[in-house]
Amino acid sequence: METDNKKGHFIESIIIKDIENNKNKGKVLTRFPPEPNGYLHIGHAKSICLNFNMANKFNGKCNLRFDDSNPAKEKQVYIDSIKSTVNWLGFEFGTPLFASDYFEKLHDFAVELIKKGKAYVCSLSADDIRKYRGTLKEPGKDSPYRKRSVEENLDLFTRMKNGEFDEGEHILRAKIDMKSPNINLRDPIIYRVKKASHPRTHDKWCIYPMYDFAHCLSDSLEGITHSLCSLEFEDHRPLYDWTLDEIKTPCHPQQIEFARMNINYTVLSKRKLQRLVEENLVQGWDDPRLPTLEGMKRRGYTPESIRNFCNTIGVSKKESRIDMTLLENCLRDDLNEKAPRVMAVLRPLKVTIENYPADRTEELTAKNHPQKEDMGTRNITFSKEIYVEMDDFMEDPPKKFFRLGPGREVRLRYAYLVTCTKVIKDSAGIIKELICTYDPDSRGGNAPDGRKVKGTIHWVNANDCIDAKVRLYDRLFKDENPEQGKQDFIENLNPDSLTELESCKLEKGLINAVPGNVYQFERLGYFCLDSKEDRKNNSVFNRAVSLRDTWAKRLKK
RNA sequence: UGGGGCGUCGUCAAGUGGCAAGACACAGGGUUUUGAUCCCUGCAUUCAGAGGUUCGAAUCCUCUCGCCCCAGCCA
Repeated sequence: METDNKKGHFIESIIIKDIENNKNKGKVLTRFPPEPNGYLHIGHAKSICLNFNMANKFNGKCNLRFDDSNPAKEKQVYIDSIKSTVNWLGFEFGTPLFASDYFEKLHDFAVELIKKGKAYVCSLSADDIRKYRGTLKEPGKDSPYRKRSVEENLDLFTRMKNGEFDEGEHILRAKIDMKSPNINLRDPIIYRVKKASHPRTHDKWCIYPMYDFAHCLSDSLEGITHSLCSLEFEDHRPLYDWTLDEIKTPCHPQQIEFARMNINYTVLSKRKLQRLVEENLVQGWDDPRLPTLEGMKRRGYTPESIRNFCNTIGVSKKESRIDMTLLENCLRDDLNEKAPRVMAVLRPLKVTIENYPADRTEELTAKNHPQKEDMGTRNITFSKEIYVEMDDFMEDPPKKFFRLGPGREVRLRYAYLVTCTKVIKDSAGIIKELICTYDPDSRGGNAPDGRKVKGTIHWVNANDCIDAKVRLYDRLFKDENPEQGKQDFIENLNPDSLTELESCKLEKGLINAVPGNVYQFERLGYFCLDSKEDRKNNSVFNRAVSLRDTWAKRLKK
């Protein structure tokens, strides 16, 4: 079940108070404002859930607004991907909105500011602008162009718009305070010339607004009540407020900042994810090892599990590093409820049942879920030759090993009790096959004499199982915090993050698997058919997450 | 003595002057034809530290310490 953070977090408290005070006439309108310059990752999911949840909880709405004010970096493919990912996560946003839809209005607002004497065209070079800005500890100096007349500014800005100048020749700046201790207030640039084609407005414009100018005004134009963003924009809030105070706007949304999340053993910055992709350290943006939402989807993560994760971690202003295990656990919780159980052998070891008739194949009934009757049953076949998991046999097992060993008896799930009588090895001493006997009276898994058999192992019928490739994923980085220290985070990559197994044996019903369906391979974990691989030759299954394994944990100690 | 933030269990996180929720992790135990699931039980005399106010402080005040962000014509 989806947990609802009952207690509420500080943003929710603010919203509740605002509603009580009838601020914004008690309305709530939020927005998720991605820049279409990359793919969404789990960090974005936190923001998406926050914004949509707040809107939904208080009968409001959440807009999906693309913050597309920098044509140099933005692409239509990202717009498409982001839209479908937000939908996949389970949120309705109606018609997507774009900051670029407001370019005309934004331009007019800039003119308004110029006329008011609160913005000017500056013709300093990029280099000089940096020099005049001062440093963190020293105040900046006024630009020599700061005192240009309104008329001259208007003329220059128009000519910037008309394409008369090259990039960098002139820019439009807000006239605030070059001596402000807050660098964002030292006459921030609000418009620049950029002769790039925009994915949506194409070549209509050659000047584009900067984030600080476009964002607050877009919020206001949409009637946003609560503008939620991450902590690094805290310093920008005075500028957000200044702009909305100086310009005649429909409303003045409240910017509230919250902390981004970090997850251990992975990275969550667009730049770093991009490097992994570009340097071919992973296989694309939807590599199942990546924390991108497309990667997670391909791996087998469900939208519910991700939403649940976001609701579980909470919202605060403290920087956090969340355990990967929490994410995995949210997935297990969800999949445990809905994944049908099935049997598959990843590292096959052939077993011949010596006292079972060679010409016989029988059908047995298996439950699709041990606790949920309504998920039904299925028939599985059993015959003289089967495969079991290599890991489920030990030649010299310790006492507590409840699996196969010479002379030991185990239960084949839903089938029979079998006892290992012989181990066949090749000349190199590698175990090739097991010979077992079965108890014909134990059909279904229990002996009439009531003897207790502790171990139950999974198996697959050799003569009708299907072959498949299975990919096991482990954490992408060796270190809990890959970005820590001086060394490049790439050095921290886990060389064993991907294990590919060939010739795995699956029960034959899996031939009907559809990409996106997640199954529990009993005793192993949750797996889904890969959505990208060609099914013709060989199926490829991805392991979304393993089952909790207290036995493996015990072995480590 | 540039500015802005943040410090509550291993990890998240409630708590807003009345005697430290919850989740994950961890440790025990029970059920179990998945060493899964499920179910019990335990797990911060203490809230970065030190002073102070108060009958009473994680919550208020003072100082100290630690961590994060800001000098893109990126968002």
